[in-house]
Amino acid sequence: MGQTLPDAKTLGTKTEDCDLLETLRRGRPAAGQDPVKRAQIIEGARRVFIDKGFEAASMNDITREAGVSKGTIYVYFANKEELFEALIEEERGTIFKNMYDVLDHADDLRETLVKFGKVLGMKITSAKVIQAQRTVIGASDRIPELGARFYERGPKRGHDKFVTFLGTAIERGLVEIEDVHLAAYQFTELCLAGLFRQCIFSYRSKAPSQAEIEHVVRSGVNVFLKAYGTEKLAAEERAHATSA
Amino acid sequence: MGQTLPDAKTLGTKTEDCDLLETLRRGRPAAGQDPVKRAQIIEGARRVFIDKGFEAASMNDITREAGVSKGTIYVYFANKEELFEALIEEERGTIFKNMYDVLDHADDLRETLVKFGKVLGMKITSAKVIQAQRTVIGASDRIPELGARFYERGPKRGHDKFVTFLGTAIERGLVEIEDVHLAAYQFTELCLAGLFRQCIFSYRSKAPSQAEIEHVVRSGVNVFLKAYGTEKLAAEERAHATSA
Amino acid sequence: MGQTLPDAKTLGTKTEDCDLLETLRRGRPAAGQDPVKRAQIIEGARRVFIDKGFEAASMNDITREAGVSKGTIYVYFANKEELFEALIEEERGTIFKNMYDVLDHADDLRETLVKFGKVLGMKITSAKVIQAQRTVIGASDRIPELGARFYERGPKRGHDKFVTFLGTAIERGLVEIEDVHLAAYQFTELCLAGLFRQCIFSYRSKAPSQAEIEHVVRSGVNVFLKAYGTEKLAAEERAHATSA
Amino acid sequence: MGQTLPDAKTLGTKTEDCDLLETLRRGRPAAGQDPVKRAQIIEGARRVFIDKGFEAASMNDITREAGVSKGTIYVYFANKEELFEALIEEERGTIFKNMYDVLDHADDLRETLVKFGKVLGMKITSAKVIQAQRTVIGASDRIPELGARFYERGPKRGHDKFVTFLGTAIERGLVEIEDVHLAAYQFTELCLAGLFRQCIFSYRSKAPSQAEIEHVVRSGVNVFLKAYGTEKLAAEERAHATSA
DNA sequence: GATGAATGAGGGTTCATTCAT
DNA sequence: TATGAATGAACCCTCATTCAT
Repeated sequence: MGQTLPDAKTLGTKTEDCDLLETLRRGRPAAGQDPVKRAQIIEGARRVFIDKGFEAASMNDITREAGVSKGTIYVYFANKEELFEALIEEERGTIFKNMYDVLDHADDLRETLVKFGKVLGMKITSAKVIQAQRTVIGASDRIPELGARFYERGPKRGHDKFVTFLGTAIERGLVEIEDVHLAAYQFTELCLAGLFRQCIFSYRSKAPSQAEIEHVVRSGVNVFLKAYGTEKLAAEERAHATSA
Repeated sequence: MGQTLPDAKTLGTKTEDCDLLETLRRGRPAAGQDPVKRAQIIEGARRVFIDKGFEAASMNDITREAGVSKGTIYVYFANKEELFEALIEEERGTIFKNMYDVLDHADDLRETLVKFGKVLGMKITSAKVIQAQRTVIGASDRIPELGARFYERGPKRGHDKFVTFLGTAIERGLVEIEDVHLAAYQFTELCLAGLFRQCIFSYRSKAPSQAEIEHVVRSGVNVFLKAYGTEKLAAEERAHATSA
Repeated sequence: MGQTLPDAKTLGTKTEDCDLLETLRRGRPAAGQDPVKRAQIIEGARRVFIDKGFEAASMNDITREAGVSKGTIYVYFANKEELFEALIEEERGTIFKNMYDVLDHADDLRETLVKFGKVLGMKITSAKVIQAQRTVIGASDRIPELGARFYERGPKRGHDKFVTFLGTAIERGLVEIEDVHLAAYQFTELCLAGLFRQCIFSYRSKAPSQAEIEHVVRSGVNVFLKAYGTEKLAAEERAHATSA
Repeated sequence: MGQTLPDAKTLGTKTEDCDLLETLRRGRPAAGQDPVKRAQIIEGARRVFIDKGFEAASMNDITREAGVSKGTIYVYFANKEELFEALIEEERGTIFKNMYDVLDHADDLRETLVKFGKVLGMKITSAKVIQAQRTVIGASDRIPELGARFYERGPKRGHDKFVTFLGTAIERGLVEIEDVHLAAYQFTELCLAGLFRQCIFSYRSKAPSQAEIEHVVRSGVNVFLKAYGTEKLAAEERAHATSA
């Protein structure tokens, strides 16, 4: 693309001025290489893209929001689309960060599932995340890899972690599952039952309340464990209930 | 121009159908009243909007695709948004038409659920419908009522029909459900477990196979009935299995 | 121009229907020849053009206002511009009609001048007429003949009549004028002093009141007669004042 | 493109003028701040607007005539209307600049009035100014404030100056006037008697000759002074005539 | 002869991208 | 390197004019 690479000649002639800047910035990064500036741009892009969607967002808005010049953006990102993709990549990281921590400290299965389901439900249906997903989905027709990559590195990874978690539960004899992947999907869907679709289609204009999510999740965990829980799990739960 | 006008010769050979068409097109239709032209425009709009999304679609594209002039479109639809909404309304009608018929002829509960789940799964994950949903979702940021209306008149109505169906199953003593609405959502999600999200994010580039859907649906029905099925249902199924 | 001439063949085949129409309209006028329809179109055009100006007026508006079809208008007038010109021609006739009658029944010179000045002032500064003049002036750059013809057949003719009137006053020895044409112009301007310009530039948003016009006219007549009135006139006026 | 940028070579040879230009263009001007470019746009707009009127002028025409891109115009002016208003403001300034200077160096009343009348007549009936006035008048239907502002800051200010001038003449006992404002209007009209209307309606295709204007003005001054001049003025003029 | 649905060039305006400074 | 003024293609929409009915 039309990126302007560092002009060697120009740099060469300004050695005396360069030193000062070099000193200040401990080595000036090559064009499009400064991670601080990059982050700054992405941050501006986030505010604008998430707020307005891909098409309605203007590069001028992003310029203003990011506090950098138009030209600079085009040094770091070849065009609007690439900037958007970079943002989505970042966004994905933020959304799914720490989402699965609760699975690491598992003891009581039912309560772990509930905790996990609640985190999942809160995250996925939060206004911010719904909007991001809408933006990605809306762009997925024109840039299918974008949605694919988002899914793969986001929901897919979480899914895999949850599959692993279910594996240990199976090993512990608490659940009996033939198709673990399918069961993992089923659990996820049960935790979002009715909510995700309503949010994404903006049938709901606000995110569901914590109470509502808890209600859905508890019911979902019930269904899941009635379907997949073993007698051993039931026994343990009876024991636990008695001792309490 | 590329207009597809009723072929006079063909019409002449089908005298029995002619009456209907004559009624529709008796003389020249009033401005914005010709259903043939309207359909033609909607069809062009479908191709462009579904392919590119609301914002990226241009009225010029639609003009070209529909084979009518710009001005004509604006006689039939006040502006781009109204054309889009009309299209979405049509799409919704097409998508959800007949989708719930299987619930009317219910006898064996499990098989009815499987049949329904399969229809649901096939429809919702079909390439065409996924694309339409993406378009609606993508536009939902700028036109929230659009997504809301789509959901309300589409998935919502289906959901209500299914709730009614579950009601009769409860009356027949085959299932025992506290929160019928939630259970209905759960069933729907179970039938699409893993599939819908993968399709909508274009992680899958093609619709799932019939076999895959059947697998998911059968498992979903199992989970659902293990959670909500009564002893009476189990007895009936045992009896049925023996007699077979 | 694309005018559709009467189609002989078609007419020939409908002789039986034609008779009825023929009877009703006592001979159907040739295309573009029916003066009633022409007047109807002009009337519609007047309402729209005067209200919105040339450019902002749409042929659809005129169609609606006139109660005739688009095609018909184009049979009577080759295009928007010609229709506009025809309208202006008509308008001119209406505006200046009867404006000079007061000059025919002259006895007392001063009072005749006042009467005439008042009629002139009222007409020329009336909202309707100001708007018409604005429209003509605005179009005069693009269609200079339009303004020229308007002036020639309107103000110019009035001017000539007034020149004749002044001629008789001269003959009667009441005024003494070297350049009668110039004096006529001067009188006209005096009667509109300050008013016309303010109206035409919409510095005044409403037409001046009758009182204001009378004030201006009386002062104007004073100036005019001080400049051009003879001793004889003064004597007559003194006599008249005494007898009253 | 056809942009007329300051010619670097030429600038280099004129070191004494350079300072001014440097001040104007020191470094690259901010968006919409370059007075050279602004002037360039206004100049293009002048040609197109004055030639075609507000409505008929297209931004494309102006773009072409000004030699700048469409986008640039919209950096300097928010929309067509603002550009037009800016142009009219400029025109007004140019037209009325220095028009009333002659009133400041008044000695002989009659000759001052004649001089002033001539300047007035020449200006107001010049082809350029007539066209500008036509443009303003034509637009006054749709943008009444435009015409109002033009009148207020142009003719109105001149009128006020002339009223002041008449005031001193009254103080000097040379004229006796009841309604000074009205008298001022009368004088202006007398100086343009017959000319303004004929020009503005393009009944005259060319501006009146200097001789014609002088004739009209001298007659107008005569009428004015016969109506308002005092015995003192007459005496002074007799004295002056004798001494000459 | 009359109709008005259809046409499509052209309207004003926006904005992703470039490139001189 | 960074800047942001300038570009011009493309946007949605209007409307004078045509021509099949």
